[in-house]
Amino acid sequence: METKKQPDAVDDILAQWKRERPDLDASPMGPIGRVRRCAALLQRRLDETFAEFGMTSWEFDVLATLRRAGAPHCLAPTALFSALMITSGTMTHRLQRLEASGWVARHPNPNDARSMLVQLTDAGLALINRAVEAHVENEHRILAPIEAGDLAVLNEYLAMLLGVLEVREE
Amino acid sequence: METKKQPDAVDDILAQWKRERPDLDASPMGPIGRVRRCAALLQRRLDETFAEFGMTSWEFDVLATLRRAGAPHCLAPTALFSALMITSGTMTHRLQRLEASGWVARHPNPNDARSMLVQLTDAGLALINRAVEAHVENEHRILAPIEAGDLAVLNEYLAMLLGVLEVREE
DNA sequence: GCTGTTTATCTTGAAGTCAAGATAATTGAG
DNA sequence: CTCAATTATCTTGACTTCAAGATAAACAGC
Repeated sequence: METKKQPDAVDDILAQWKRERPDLDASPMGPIGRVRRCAALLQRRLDETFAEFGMTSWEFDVLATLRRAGAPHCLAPTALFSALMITSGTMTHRLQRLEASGWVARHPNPNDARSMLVQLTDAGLALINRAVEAHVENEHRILAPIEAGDLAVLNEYLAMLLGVLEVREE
Repeated sequence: METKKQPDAVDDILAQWKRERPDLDASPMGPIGRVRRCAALLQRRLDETFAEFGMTSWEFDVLATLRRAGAPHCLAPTALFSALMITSGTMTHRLQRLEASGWVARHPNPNDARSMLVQLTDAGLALINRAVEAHVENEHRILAPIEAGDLAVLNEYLAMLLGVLEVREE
């Protein structure tokens, strides 16, 4: 492979900094900028599929977390907002919306009166089961242009980066 | 290298889906989930440095875009919100805040009365010059645990992914 | 020149998010 | 048992964002 890759949006930014601040070694902006920009573009692509099910990204995230937990698809709010990296206040708000939509129900926890148990309703379970199928198909489609071997290498190096970033969060 | 990598948060999610929905090939969730999670964790790390300068992430983004453009550090709002992937309404709001902080000034465009020209003030220029130095140092620190060779491979594969994602956005 | 279309920006209203604090139940040390 | 510290959730208020529409200037074809 001898052909030079097309410059992307991050290459442009690096060239600008090189011209304006040649004293700086801005090279880490390459991988970091690309991770951030990939995440932003991926979000748009994923949202398209969620919209087909009348869901937003955060609604999918909460329902999927409950679904993944397995029967009886029941978790405490603390478990949910920890898994989703959001605050407790945001979780309260999300659960109110999801309860109003009829996709989750909240029950008192018999073992701890401070805590609630959030459970997928039948409608919520049916919805997330269908939505996750479409979501996975969509992800396959998004990555389809990448060869299996390249994808494996990409995944391996992303795991390395994630490992480096996660140690800090003990 | 024979030691198995520690499982990360994404491995856990993949294992849950494997158990709950063995009919799905959820493998694309590996790279896609890792990109998204890396971006979220990176955001936190970058915000720490911005906070040292009394800035938020979006304030840094706007000032840095003006700074990168070179003297006279002057761009139209349209150029700014296009570069930053945000809406025009959001840009209006950001510019009001930045003008109130004294970091940018808005002048009428002599060539087009519909459009404004947004310019870094002296204070804004001094701030972003210092902030970007700290930001680049911070990015070096974040990636320091990764060997130069590995980082180059990571960057190359991220560029490939970004290329695949950007073609869609023509 | 007119006039309809396009372009650039701003306004409005509805969401979603967080930080900080309030409330209430549980736990643990004595 | 009692009370201080901890834990789980919810409330409040401020901020950021977007989508949709309003306003005004510039342009293009006649």
